[in-house]
Amino acid sequence: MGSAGGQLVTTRLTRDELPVDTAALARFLIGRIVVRETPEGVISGRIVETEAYVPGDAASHAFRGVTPRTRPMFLERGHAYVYLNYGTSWMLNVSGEAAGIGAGVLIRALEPLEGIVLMQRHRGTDKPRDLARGPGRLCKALQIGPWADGLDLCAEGLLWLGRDGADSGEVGVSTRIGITRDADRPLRFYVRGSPFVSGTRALNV
DNA sequence: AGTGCGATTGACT
DNA sequence: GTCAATCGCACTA
Repeated sequence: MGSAGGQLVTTRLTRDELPVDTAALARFLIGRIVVRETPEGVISGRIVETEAYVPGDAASHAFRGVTPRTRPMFLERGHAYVYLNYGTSWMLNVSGEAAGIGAGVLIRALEPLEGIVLMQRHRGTDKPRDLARGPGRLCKALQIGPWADGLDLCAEGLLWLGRDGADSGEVGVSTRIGITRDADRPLRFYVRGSPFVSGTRALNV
């Protein structure tokens, strides 16, 4: 678990340790860390909620094949797919399969770790619980936008995935939020009991 | 070229 | 609890 002094060191995830399966990756990413390096300082948060959009999934943007928007979903696992939803909210996804297969993991919520003051500034709220609870909110808190689309999240840079030694806690599984097609599949993963998870009470049992 | 809609959010009753 | 905002994209023609 923690190193000497109780300070947990964050190390970057290598592509080799990412499961080559989008549902497994969504489960794997629970408890991992998103690190954002800004000119003003580092912002990071622990992933507490994900959703998998798997091959052959009618709810996935990649379902109808490669398009200009979904091209990053077809990159080798570990690349960012960032898109604008409802004209208002940016969404961060991690591609989940081998190159040429379209799939991704939506990062839905973070528990703030570092750079909380910066997150508060970006979000316009002080409430820790609301800083990164929701896929659009976490992108706003970390200033993730179209500049990050297609980025390799296993490489050194302004946005990457990491891990420390912390225990992720008990992981629950439910149906996905806000979709209409293939809505009954158990492809949402979350930390049970975490106040930083989005969704209704019933989904988070 | 035109149109309908969504992997959400924030404001409001 | 309800509901409108907002816009790039994918689909139809």
